[in-house]
Amino acid sequence: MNDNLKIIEKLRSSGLRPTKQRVQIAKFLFDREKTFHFTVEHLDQLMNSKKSEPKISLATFYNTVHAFKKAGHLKEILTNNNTHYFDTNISAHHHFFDEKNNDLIDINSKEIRIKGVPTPPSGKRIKDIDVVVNIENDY
Amino acid sequence: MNDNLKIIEKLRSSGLRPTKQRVQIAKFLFDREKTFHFTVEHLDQLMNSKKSEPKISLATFYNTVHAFKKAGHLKEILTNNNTHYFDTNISAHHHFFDEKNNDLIDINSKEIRIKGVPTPPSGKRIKDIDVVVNIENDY
DNA sequence: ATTTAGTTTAGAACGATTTTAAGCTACATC
DNA sequence: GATGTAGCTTAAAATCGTTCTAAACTAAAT
Repeated sequence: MNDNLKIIEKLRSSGLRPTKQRVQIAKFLFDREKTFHFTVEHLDQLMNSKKSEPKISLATFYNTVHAFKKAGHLKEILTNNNTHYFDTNISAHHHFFDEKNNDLIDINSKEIRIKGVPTPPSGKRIKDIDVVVNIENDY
Repeated sequence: MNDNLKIIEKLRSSGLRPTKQRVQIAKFLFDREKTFHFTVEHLDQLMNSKKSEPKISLATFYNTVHAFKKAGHLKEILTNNNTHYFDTNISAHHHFFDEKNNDLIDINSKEIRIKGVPTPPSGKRIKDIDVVVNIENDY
């Protein structure tokens, strides 16, 4: 359970009490090779389908995902449908979005360069830049 | 009422019957100098506060805004909050978004250039690209 | 004038998210 | 270890924005 210790430390160092639910969710989200795109509902279904453990309530998934986002462990992704996606890849990067299939694909940060962003209004500074490349079927 | 004729023609040529409600909404949206950023709720409040005319129902605002978007007279803007914004500026352009004040500012299309967008997955092509420059207080 | 397909409407329904309030738990303090 | 407390989790209710429903209305074709 060395893994657990790492995760507990990760949570604690971002001011989050390492509760049973948070540790479970964090392990599920962050113990993987590839980045993971998900919605809260999706996460709930995936984690609650294994009937071994007692269920985590939907409200807790909402709370936890938002807490993780606030702590910088998750990124929220903009898309032009009603769905809120989250991304375990928190490095600056962008996405292809296929609206027809609700499919998100990472674009490596280094590949895209944005030039000519005007200076923001006075008193403001740029926090970050979201780029969504909408794709459609090439018929 | 020359204005009305223009608007009626605009509607008709995009396959939309020029009903009383649509003409009123189109005049409100498109008869202005500057581009206009709004949500459906916002539009409803603005237009229904003038008590002169009989009220247009909220469902009609939803129907009409979506019909206008489909016809290419409005653009939908992505932002990282829960709100769906529409924009009367349909030319390719991007936005500053100030999350704290829910404030959107147009960025001229010509200013921003995006380089290094990878080729989309096979069978897909790029439809358009959305760029949101999130800004925050510079303290 | 008649017909019909498209539109508007109020209200109901819906789905995603948040709130509520009660019970539980991590953990600091004795 | 026992106790207190602030923070967390929970199921259920509430809320919010949006869509659906089905009945009444209207633009426009015949």
